[in-house]
Amino acid sequence: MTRKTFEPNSGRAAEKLPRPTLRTVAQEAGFAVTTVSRALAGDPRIAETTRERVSEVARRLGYVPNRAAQRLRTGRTKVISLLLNTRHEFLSFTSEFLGGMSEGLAGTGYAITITADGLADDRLEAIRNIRRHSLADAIVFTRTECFDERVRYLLEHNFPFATHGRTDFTTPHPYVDFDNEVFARMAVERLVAKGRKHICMVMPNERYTFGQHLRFGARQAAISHGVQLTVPDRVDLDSEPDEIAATLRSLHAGPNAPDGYVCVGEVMALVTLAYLNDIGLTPGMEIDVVAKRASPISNHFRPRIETIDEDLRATGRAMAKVLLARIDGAPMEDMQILLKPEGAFSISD
Amino acid sequence: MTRKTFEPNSGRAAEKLPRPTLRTVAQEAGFAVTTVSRALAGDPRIAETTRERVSEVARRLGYVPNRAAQRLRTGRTKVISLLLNTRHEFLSFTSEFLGGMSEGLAGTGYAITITADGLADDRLEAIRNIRRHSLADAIVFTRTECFDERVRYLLEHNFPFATHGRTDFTTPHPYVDFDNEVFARMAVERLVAKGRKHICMVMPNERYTFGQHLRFGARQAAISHGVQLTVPDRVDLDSEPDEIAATLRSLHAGPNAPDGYVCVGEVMALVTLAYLNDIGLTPGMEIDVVAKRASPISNHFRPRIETIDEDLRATGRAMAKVLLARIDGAPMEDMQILLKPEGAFSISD
DNA sequence: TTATTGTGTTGTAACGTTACAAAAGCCCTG
DNA sequence: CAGGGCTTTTGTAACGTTACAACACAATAA
Repeated sequence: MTRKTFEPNSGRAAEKLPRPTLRTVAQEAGFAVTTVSRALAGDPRIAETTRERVSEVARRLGYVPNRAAQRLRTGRTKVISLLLNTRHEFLSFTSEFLGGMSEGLAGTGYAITITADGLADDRLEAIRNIRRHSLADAIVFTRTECFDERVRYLLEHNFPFATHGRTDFTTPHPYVDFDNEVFARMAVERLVAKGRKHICMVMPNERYTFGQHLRFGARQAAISHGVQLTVPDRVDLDSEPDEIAATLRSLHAGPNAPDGYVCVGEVMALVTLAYLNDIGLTPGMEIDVVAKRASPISNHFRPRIETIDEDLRATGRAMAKVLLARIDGAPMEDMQILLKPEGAFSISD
Repeated sequence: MTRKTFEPNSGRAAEKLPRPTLRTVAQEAGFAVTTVSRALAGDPRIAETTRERVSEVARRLGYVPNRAAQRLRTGRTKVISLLLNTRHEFLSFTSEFLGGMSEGLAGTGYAITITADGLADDRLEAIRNIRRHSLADAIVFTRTECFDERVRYLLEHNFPFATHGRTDFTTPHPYVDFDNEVFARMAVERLVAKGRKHICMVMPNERYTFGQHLRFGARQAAISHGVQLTVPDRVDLDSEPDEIAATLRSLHAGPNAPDGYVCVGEVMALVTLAYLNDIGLTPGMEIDVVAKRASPISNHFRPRIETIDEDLRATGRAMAKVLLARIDGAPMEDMQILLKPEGAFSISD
């Protein structure tokens, strides 16, 4: 490899090669612009021979449709907007979920744009902006609440969307969710199987629907197995790790300390492990920990803990599917996906 | 809170309220369309009184410019495309970097689209596609290599871009980078200060420019302090955690084992800690570990380790600045930013 | 033969914006 | 008061696509 110097073209803008348009192709192929447009769009009114001829010419000239023109004419953006809270997110969440959505949208011509929320006070602001400026054909967001105002707004305005997580609205809407109720039940049962009597579930407060599901599942399992369940309610999705640690500390100060912990995310698992380490308790010894695993990194938490998988990449793929279905006007049952935890995962190593 | 049912509008597409256009505003304000366009764009040729009048009417009617039309007419997309490797990325990288870029682009009207690469064999494929379809005004990517083919391609085609990390090309180009050479030097010196004699730096192989910088800085510090330095060369950015662990294991099998570890990322820190735990070594006792910290979660790694900060959010903000400068045709010195590690961070708790 | 249907294809008119050349005023100077 | 220079405004023509109505032309039916 040798060093090499480039001569950037004069002018600062991107090089504008005069790209072929529909007109160019039409002239070259000897058809009208409309015909070419239809031929390339697969319109059934166009004769097969014509379509072949047109496609051949288009390919030869390197024709690429102009997205801006299509967008102006049709009103469709071919963009899906993902509202992301980049400030407090599960460790691998953004990366995995985004990767899954990309996979799911590959080949459809849809692009994903990121809209960082969580900064503005008004949670609807970002969504209103997208609608006002027609920035996307559909919206996705996470951290769904039971009576989420964003869902309300989007339903009212009939704007396509899908949520990560369910709501309690009676009007159905597209979503992809993980069955956190089952997860919580499984997690508690694992701890019970290890003989634990007092289980603490470290999880976000019940504002979020999935928080409700977690509580319900855990409570159910705790009751049916006759064990105690403690759920600190001061922990939130936006809690800094230090706050979570502080909550755990205050909890443990009481007379009967928990001997089993369920962690519903990687951050919470790490924080819990750090806390337990700090007070001299070791998972597998005096206590046990079961955590949700969302990426391979959980395998390297020490001391080792048991995990139950949530496949965020699959969630992203499902989300893409749901969104495309919504845009195409598919029936509701194709747009509501509930992913189940696949089962236990003991550490391989 | 009570349950509520919504009546979605008939039809499945988003509600299309007939939005005011420039013509509407022009008629209402009593000016020509061109005048209105210029007034709203802040063109100096328009009289101040006219501008006020037009703005008032536009606001009253709720005028919003049509992005697709602007894009078609001007050729500018108002989109910046971020190439992301979603499969193997540092723990907090995606989230933090993306958040920073969002902050930096807030209010500029620019949107960020995500293009997941790392799946295709052809690393240029994604970039070519963006150029071909005019999907963005500028491109950003990470994992920059010394003679990165993407940089070569974009320079040759004079397409605006900025890299996370530098290259060795003699032709200058916009970038934002962290001074990994200084980081490595600092990290080694911290270990030396603790009396460590044989330092192992767990880092990606030297294909990446920042890998070179890390090696250089570490080697420099090791030589000047007369300590041994080992850098496993089988570890890559794409290595699964298990592979990294395997490399560490093979390294330690030799006669003189390292007594100090430098970890250049959160994943590597976690894996290293897990490995050390598994072989019964404790940081702070027989050995020491210094790691790069990219998010608050590093505070909760146990055993506690020393960290040196890389502010990925600031990196994202700087990236936004650089890209906007590039699009505006600013001079090169405004488009090359090297962020320095701020100094040591001892664990607060 | 003439009307009827159907199959392909065509021309024109938008979509909403900005670039460009031209013009309308206005003020000043000679 | 004609002419030149300035400021401000205007009309027209794109940008590249798709929707729509219309049109050929053949095949079929009356």
